[in-house]
Amino acid sequence: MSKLTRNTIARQRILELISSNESAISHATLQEKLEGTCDRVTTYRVLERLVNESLVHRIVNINGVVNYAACKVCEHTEKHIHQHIHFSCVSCGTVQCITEKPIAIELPANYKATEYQLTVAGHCPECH
Amino acid sequence: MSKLTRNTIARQRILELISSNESAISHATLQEKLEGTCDRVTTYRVLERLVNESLVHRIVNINGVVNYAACKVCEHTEKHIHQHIHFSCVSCGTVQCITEKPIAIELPANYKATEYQLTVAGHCPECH
DNA sequence: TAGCTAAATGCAATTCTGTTGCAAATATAA
DNA sequence: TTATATTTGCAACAGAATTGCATTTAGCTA
Repeated sequence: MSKLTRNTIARQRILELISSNESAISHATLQEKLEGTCDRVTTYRVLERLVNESLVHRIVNINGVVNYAACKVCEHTEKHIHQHIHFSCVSCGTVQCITEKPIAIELPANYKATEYQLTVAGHCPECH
Repeated sequence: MSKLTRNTIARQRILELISSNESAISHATLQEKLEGTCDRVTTYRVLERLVNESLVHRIVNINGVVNYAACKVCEHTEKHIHQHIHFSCVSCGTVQCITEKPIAIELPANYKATEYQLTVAGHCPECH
């Protein structure tokens, strides 16, 4: 495991908020929930650290907005690749992991994958 | 087929540029190629129309940047769903369709898909 | 083909997302 | 407790995208 960065108050609160949230959360929403206890820029920087430490992963939403979710299913031992699908609800805006097991993707010769963003958009059960 | 919108000069040039481009193209690159013949805002609005008319599809790049590509393989009879994978090269920045045939994705009960963004990022053959 | 009108455009201003540089504050190891 | 490298806040900036409004124009109709 890469050395953990400092366990600051901002880091604690942000990780807490992401972990306790059902679905993935955007920087903007996070910032609201922090209620002024932390600067916008700090939030960005903490998120960057958490992603580097593999405690949180980035999900690029169907609109291009980045969302963050806690890594529940992953070992935090090293940089890992997320190869499961996220569902992005166009109605309520939530983003959720819908599969735990990776799906099979065959790339043509000489293509080398380092990151996956597999997002399905539509209506979630709440918004059917 | 939904009624086509007006065949303006801007629309012609933008569709022409997208169609003749090998890989998907961003608004910014498009704007450069238009060489001042068309306002930035107009380009956004034309792109929106072309997407609604199913002549062009939106691909959200791994960085959150939106790219546009012509729909070569699709029938333009109605709103359709793109379910193939795009490859986003982290080195040269190109975005390409890498599979024509849809991949199998099973959604849990009560999830209704309307759009897919299946992007794999990494290094393309040119940049291996 | 001329006139009409809804659609499309250009411009200015604004919003939103994300980044950078730098001085001040602070977590943590010694 | 002290030293110091890390983290934070602030201000400024950059880029993507949207909105409102006055002007222009595609293409239908007489």
